[in-house]
Amino acid sequence: MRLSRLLFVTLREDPADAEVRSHALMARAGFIHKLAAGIYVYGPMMWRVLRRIENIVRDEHDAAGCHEMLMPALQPRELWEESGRWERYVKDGILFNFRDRKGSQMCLGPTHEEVITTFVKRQVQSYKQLPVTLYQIQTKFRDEIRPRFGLMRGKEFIMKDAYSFDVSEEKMAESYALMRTVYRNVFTRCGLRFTPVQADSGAIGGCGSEEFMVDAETGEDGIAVCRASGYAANLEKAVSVIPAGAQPSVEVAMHKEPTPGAKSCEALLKLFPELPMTRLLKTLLYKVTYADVDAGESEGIVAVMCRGDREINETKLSNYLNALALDLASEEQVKAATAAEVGYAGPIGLAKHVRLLADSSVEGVKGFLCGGNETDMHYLDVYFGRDLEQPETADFGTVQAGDTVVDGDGKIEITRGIEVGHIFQLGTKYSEAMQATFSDENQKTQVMWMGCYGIGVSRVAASAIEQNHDEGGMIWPLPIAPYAVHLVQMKAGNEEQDALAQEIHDKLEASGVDVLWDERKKVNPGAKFKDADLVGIPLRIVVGRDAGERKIEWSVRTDTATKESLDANQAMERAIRLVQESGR
RNA sequence: CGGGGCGUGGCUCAGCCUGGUAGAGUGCUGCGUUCGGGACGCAGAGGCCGGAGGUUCAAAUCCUCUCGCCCCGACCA
Repeated sequence: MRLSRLLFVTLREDPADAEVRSHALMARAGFIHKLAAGIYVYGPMMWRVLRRIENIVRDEHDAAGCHEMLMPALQPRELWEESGRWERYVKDGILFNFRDRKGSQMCLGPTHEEVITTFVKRQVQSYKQLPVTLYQIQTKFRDEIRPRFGLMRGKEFIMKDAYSFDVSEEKMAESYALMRTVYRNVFTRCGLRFTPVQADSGAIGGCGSEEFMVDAETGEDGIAVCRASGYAANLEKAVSVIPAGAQPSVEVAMHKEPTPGAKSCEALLKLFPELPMTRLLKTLLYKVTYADVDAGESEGIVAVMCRGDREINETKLSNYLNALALDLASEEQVKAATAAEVGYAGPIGLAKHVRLLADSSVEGVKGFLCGGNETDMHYLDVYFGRDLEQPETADFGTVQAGDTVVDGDGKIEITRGIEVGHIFQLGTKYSEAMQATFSDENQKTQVMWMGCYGIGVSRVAASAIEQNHDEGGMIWPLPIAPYAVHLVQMKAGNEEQDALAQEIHDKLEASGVDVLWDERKKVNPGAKFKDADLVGIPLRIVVGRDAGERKIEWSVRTDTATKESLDANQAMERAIRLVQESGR
């Protein structure tokens, strides 16, 4: 492609509204253009990248026996009533929904379990038709609370979603395992460094699930990993062995002490410097909204205890309570529950309507300090079993760096990642709700077992840049780069250079290597190099002063400082070989 | 939703406090010189200052409302 014929506009400075590098660089290079918050135009260069990623996705899915299809983005409310998700998704606000001219309620699909299940239940009648895994690559719509970071979290984004249907739980697990391999292959081929982690299954529902995290400091997700055991889990899900804290040397009776103004663990430690943080138990109050099958929904107040040096994990708590929504209690609710100002909540003497729970970090803690449910008062030297019953206890805590893994004696580290893929074993949640059944060998009606599998295609592109860039610009992995070769012609109009560049361009294209040929006139060499660095095409061939001897300068985007003088034929052979090796 | 910040040629910003002829850099157009890491000269085009109302002889500037965008927080007591 001749660059002068492409709509090629680059900016010298970062757009003011771009925060992360991937966003700023793609915007500067004209790959994307923001239309509104979380809504982007994909320019021609970006589209080439996205198509590359899509084709890798297709290739791997097709190789695993999946079938591509396409479902409507526009969906009727009734479908979502069948699965029972309409209310929750509307309440969350995530669902773009509206009425058509007849007044029927519709939504723009944030995901497609309902549609696929409806389709498959019509198509599949017999066990002989199973297993089957279908997928599509399509734009998804989600009214995110806070779209941000360019393509990382948009209201509209490109997703590959796949759905497997099996005759049994065991077969579902097999389909799931196969898909896990597909995912590893896809992300490896995209040139990403990633970590598969155990994950919470969230609003989609179901049992086991794993996320594929691109290793990046700018990631929105925290991950707990252990190098020794290979354990890796999203912080929302991760479990660990909590290090024990110091014990008191002598046992004394519980007593209530004035603690004026001490509303935080830090403030309390100043008042009682001899106490370790592990002997402070904090009590957090939450407002919980329950999904009540009969009564619609109901609210309640839950108090959760946790050791002073630990944090409550709201995802775990919410799952345990089977809550529709979980929020910290308001000041008024705290006052009603504790008869005190905010900051003095404790397990003793809570209002009757409060349900008391404890995180497992409180287990074995003796002689602890806790809130007095009275302003400016705390209890000291409290013992479970002696002064009060230990409340209903479960794991509601967030894993911390330095904790011991549950499957060995390795230590946990916390890293960050960008979620580019998520695979679920759904079980029968949707097939049961929507009656997706089949006849087995014995003519018995059985419910299908489902799995679902998503890849954020546009997010893959953004995370590739988040992971691969430098001062000068983007560095695309060869398999997903917009072009394989950037052919930089120093002086357009020079006969020798024109001839050699044209030859290289034509021969490479004929060999299946796509070339972006910068043959702009009146653009100085420096500007061409800056542009080449910015767009980040991995292989570079510079046609310049030695064109007469068929000599070019070869370099790669990962190391533009190292330049090699090569014969043109040699360079073309090398480019062709590298492209073939990359599986592009 | 709550809090903070910002809307001025395509892009990055100044001007606003203290009201009085709308600016710079970059980009764009033309001509000439230059030509291996964002060259230079000359000549140009391009903005009802996000929108609406108000105050005033006069508003980018002051006041009110509104829309949009960005960041932080989702109150860890």
